[in-house]
Amino acid sequence: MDFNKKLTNWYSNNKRDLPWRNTKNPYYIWLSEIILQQTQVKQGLPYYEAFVKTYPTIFDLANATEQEVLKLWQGLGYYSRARNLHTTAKHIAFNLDGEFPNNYKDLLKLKGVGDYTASAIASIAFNEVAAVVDGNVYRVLSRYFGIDTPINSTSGIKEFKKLASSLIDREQPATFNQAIMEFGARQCKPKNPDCAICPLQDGCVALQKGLVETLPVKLKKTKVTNKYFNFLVCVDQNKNIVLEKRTGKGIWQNLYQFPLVESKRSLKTNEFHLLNVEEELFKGLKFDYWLYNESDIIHKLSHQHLYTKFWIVEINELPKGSIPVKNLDLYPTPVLISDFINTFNFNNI
DNA sequence: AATTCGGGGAA
DNA sequence: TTCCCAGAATT
Repeated sequence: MDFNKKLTNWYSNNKRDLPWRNTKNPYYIWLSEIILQQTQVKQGLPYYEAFVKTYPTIFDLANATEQEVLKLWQGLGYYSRARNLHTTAKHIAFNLDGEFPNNYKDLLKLKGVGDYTASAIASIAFNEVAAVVDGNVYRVLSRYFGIDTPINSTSGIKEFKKLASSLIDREQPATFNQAIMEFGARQCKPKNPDCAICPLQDGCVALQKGLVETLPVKLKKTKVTNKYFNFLVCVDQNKNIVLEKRTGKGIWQNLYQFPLVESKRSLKTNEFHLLNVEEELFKGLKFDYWLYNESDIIHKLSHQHLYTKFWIVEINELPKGSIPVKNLDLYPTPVLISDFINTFNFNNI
């Protein structure tokens, strides 16, 4: 039995029953693929269910506001995916008359859709022979064929795409693509794969040469920078609170947070004045403040470690941009902020 | 070609 | 801890 036959046979016996596998609707396929970018099935599944329920058609998604879409996306991370999702939904609904692009070339033009996602939608929804190369495919192919070209190098990306394209079953591209990804996720796992029960052990170069643990090869890791965040939780006696929208570049674009002042180091309880907010933000208004957490709350992102303090500022007259505390749940916020909101007892104010 | 986008799962 | 996840866009 050859590679394809063993792979698809394994798939038919081991595939998970996932909701996006029970449809050919390109809208649902697209939605699932965007959600699953750099995201494990277990984490993305509840979000997929919520989006399908809230936005049954692409027109429902197109007619939503970005704030609503981001709110439903809250907690999933990589928020440009949600912004691009909404942009593309509007484009398809209003410019393309709701007609979903039905081939790799046109799918690739959509915002938020790159080589992997265009291939996935084209093959799964439209049966086009387009090979997917995701993290799972890199791992399976690098091990089985014993390829040590770094998977995140330009040459590696081309080499694996070419290899996958030469292997894909031209009769069943949808099944082959999903099979090799599922195989990588469940059998040919990153750590401690059970090669003893692997149906592909016969031809696996990495297994013969003892390279299973060293493949695939990936170029270096990114450096992490530390940042020191001071959030100003400004509330008045009527339970109104100041919320601001993050604009510009960087993390959490278009999400909401409490007014933020960065410092060059972690501040102590008696160093509030170093934030220089008396004159700028509060313009001489009278206020009291206290520190919610003496030890930093450390929020870890891929490239940043955020050492965070929440300063509770009780003030009579709020600066611009205040909302009732009870309306906080209407606004999309980073996990760092939503965790605070869910923990802090505003009744103490 | 390298960096920048989150957050959580799994060992 | 560390690595990884059904990657894409930007620099």
